[in-house]
Amino acid sequence: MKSSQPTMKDVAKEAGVALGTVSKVFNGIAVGESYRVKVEAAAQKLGYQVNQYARGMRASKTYTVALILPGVDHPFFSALAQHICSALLQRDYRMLLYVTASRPDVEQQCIQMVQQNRVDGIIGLTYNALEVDESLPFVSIDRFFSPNVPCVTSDNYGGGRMAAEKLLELGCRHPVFLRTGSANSSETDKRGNGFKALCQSRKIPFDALELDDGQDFGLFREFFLSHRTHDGKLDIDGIFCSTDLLACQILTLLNEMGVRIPEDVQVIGFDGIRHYGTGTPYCSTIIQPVKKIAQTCVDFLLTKDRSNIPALICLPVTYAAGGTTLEPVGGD
Amino acid sequence: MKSSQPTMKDVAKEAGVALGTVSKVFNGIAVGESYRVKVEAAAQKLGYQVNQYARGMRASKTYTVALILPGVDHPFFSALAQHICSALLQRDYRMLLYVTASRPDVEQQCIQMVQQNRVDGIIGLTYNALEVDESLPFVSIDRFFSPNVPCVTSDNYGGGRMAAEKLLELGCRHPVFLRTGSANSSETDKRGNGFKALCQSRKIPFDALELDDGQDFGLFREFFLSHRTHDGKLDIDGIFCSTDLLACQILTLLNEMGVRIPEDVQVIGFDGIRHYGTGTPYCSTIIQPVKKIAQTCVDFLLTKDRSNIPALICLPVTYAAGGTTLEPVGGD
DNA sequence: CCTCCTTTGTGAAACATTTCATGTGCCGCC
DNA sequence: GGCGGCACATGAAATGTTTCACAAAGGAGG
Repeated sequence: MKSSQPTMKDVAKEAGVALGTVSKVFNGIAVGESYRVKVEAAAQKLGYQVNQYARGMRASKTYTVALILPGVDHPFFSALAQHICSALLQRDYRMLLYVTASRPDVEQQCIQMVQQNRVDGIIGLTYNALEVDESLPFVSIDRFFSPNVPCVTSDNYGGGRMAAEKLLELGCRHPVFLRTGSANSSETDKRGNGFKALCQSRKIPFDALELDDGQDFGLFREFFLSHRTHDGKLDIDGIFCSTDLLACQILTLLNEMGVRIPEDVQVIGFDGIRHYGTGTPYCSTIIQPVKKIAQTCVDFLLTKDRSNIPALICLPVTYAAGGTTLEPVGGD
Repeated sequence: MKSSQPTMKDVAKEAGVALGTVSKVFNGIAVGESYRVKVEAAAQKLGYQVNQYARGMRASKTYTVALILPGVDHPFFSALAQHICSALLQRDYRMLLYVTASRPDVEQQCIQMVQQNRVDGIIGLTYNALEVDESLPFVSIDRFFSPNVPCVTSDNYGGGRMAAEKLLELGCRHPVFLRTGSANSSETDKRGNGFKALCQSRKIPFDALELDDGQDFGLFREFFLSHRTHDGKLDIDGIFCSTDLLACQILTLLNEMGVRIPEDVQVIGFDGIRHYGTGTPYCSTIIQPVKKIAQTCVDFLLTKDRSNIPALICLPVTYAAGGTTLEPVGGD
């Protein structure tokens, strides 16, 4: 009795057929009925499982895709990971997950490991520039690298416009844009651009405070303090935060300061994160189509013909009221 | 010019040495200084990357571990995934992630795919029984299969006791245990056992409502309604929920019913989930040592000597106040 | 009945690596 | 100087697939 897993050779011997015949059976290539039955019986008996690595080595194809994420503890990222995983499994691909913690060295290390593993492609949401082998299919999320690397993203610009439009529609006269995170000319920066553009086109004066990585969060508190009027209220009445997470933090801050939400100030975030379990939103928000993003990434990555893939795929966002805006009752 | 990636053969030719010599260099096997320099220079020049799959095929070792989870959208699961990923990367292993949605067929399919991929081991949090090849190193989380399969889990029994003890200590006289999820004789069921055991040993009468998968959540509402006294209050004053998620849902429910938390009823959950970003807990809870669990899984999975691994590894939990209990002010 | 064509099973080669038995060269010792 | 021994580079074999050129078999047509 052999201790290791059975191979095609074993199956061939057991079935009394040639190696190539066994291969054909497992690849769905036409083969005589009697042969197929014999092979299937033998495989069943031996408990044969095809060895994907050997198959991949021969075909220079591994049926494996690497997903590189800053982390998986953020609701948006985990939703992304889950949907991408499902989409890949459906197409009989496996997913290698790499978590980088946004550190450039880890990101680069991941790229290298990915190349060593000879994956069939990479889906990456990386914040830092990286040298990626142009020959390896790569789909980027939320970050534009070059025309050769398709970038899948939400309509961040449109979402920013939508947020501004919504705030104005709901009666705001002094809107503000708040942002944290690295200013790396990524797609997500367009959220602010869209917001500002709409305000400008409507000739509405707006304010903005954009913090980069490492800058003190306390600056937000100072910002609000500087906007207090003599009666203790704020002279701003609408806030658009670049992410739901930031919105959540800002809400806590405003709460501490005794500002009433949404009566005094209305807040809109971006992402579409919901409280786990209850399903209720953290706040009014612009929802990203996570599942659609995942599907799109997988589709483009596995497309055979990589010649006419658009460089930038922009998916539509939607607005959802979530208790931090003054929606008209019964409306919407 | 060859279009494909360079191989060891290319490096050997470029360096003017034999194939075996190149192999030795990349495996850290002693080799003449001059040879090593030549090989390294050639590899650098060609941009050679070792092909892990070919290496794995030869060695019957893939340096890949599969993680099977019901989902990655639950904070506990995603934390687990992230920590396991990091722990594996540190040891130069990669992680294949499979998401099963708790469906038995998907779980079984994953096991099969995992076997086809010839991974070096599996870490699984699966709710349904599965036929796992005994020869493949397998570490289970929260579910005991057999003495041959090490099961890593928190001290669920102790956590249940701790929750009961805490509620009683904080003045509760009529504690209740609530549970949802499948009753599959998994380790997590011990949370209720511990809770009940402590109440019994203290001779405190307690109540319990345990819902299995598929049962109507509305039963909880009925339960509370049946516990209303003539003055509209509840005759229960402490609740231990089997998970933070359930606690969250129960809190919403009690809120709707006009019950004040924690004045009227104190609530303790289980898991240690926090609001993303703000870091504040959802509720008072028994915290599972997620990182420790992840580390332990990886350690046991990669241990060479699999002969004396304990069948059950039980890690200590801690209690954290989170606003849904009446902690003495300034205390703790 | 023979030939030719078609259909289909066969097994060797190739994929990129590791390992191992072999061979080469160098040094020291008698 | 010759010989034994040691260190170390060498390249063939092996790992489990897929593919492809080839051969064998079977059927049809003359």
